[in-house]
Amino acid sequence: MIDLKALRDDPDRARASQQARGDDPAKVDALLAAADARRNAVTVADELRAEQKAVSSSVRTATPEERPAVLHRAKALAAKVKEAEVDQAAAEEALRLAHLAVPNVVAGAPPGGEADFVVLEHVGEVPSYHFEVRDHLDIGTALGAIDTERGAKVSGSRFAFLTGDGALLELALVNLAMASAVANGFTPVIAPALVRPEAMEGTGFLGAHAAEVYKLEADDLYLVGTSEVPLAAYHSGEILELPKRYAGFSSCFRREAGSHGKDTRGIIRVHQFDKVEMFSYVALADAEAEHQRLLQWEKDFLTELELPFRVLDVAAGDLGSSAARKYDCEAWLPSQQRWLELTSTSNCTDFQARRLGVRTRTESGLEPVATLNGTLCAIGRTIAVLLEVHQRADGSVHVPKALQPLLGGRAALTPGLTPA
RNA sequence: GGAGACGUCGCAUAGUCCGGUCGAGUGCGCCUCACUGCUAAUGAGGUAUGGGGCAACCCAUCGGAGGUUCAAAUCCUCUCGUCUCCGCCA
Repeated sequence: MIDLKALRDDPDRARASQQARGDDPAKVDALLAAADARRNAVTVADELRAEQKAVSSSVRTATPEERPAVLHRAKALAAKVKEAEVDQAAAEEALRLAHLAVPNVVAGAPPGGEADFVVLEHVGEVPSYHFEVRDHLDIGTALGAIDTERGAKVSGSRFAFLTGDGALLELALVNLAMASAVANGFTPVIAPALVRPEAMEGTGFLGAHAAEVYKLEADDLYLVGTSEVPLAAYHSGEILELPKRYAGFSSCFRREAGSHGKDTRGIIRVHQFDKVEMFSYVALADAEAEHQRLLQWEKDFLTELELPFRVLDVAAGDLGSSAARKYDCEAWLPSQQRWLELTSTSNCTDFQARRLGVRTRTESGLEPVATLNGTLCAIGRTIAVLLEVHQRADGSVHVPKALQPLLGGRAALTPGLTPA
């Protein structure tokens, strides 16, 4: 939810933001109108309530002769109050809907859509191979690390088993990610993957992306697509000391509803994967600096994995509704000769915090905090990229130095070492 | 899954049986002032959140949603959560 006070002061900024996102600027004016309507409805109801209170309390002090007349007046007023409260509730609901329809105000993101990102930098050399490169599924199958056929047999398309070194690689990556998060001051968290509707709604995932989300109808619970959801809801309704940083590990579930035919091979786009996610609660004034820190920690991690990548400043039209700005890190995927998103960090400013009621004490009272999230390691994709980038002509895969201690000191993964 | 207890202003609690004087007492914590050469101790005052108003002040909120009533923290219904006991289980 955007700040209504700020909106009233400078509606043009919000209109321009809508323009940049390719969204309708008229929503901003609808929101302003709804806010005014609500204010009027509340004023009317407040005045009636005050009058009713006065009359009501005079009932008990009235003499027996006055009593019937006073009661009659009180009853009439009670009916009017009820009417006014119905109007107020309607105005509040209308405001809520108008409010939900307006995404966060973008801050510095390039205008335009998905293709209009700006490349901020390249890190590492795009590798070249003197042999025919294989994709991660071929490599993983040969290593006995990835089994998508049985994944499909057991669970359907876009599911996979990680087996042998694949499973060990996942655990190694989780451990490395958690260790580096702890070293950077994060509190490690194992988060629930099932959440109530409020948590889902509060983080903005039931808006445009509702079709992406798995829902358990029988229990009115949702499967999270990222631990951003439980980590953001973790402190909902609370007053916090800042900053707070959490590194959450959880499974992530995505329906991939609109992605038929896209990335169908291997484990680049699956319905279930595990992820270590960073989540920060900081003062609003510190949000941009924190965003840079999150990006830096992501870059450090990819560098530790010896992966070449580029950093994107994502365009306004490609931001989530909660985000004011977003940076993606894309690693090089040799088999497809293209860049693949491995991490993404968003500055949600106070947008999520307003919805979730997360505040902090300042000299001028309680104020919403800023929330930011960033991928530290999306395990499945990272495994896919690692296998491809570090493949060798003999079918073995180089293990980055940072991971070696976590894989029994091995410098390479070799076919045949683990049972198929 | 069965039985019971509970959910009140940062924390702990009173108030709920018998509706109005309860937006709400007390203790702790915190803030201000006084006093003591520092600290501690003591005394006085202040200290929930949101909305509206220049202000005095007004309105809403006692887990949530409904209902009864002129009037609800208080009565009724549903719901969510927590705890205890029993059963079951990784």
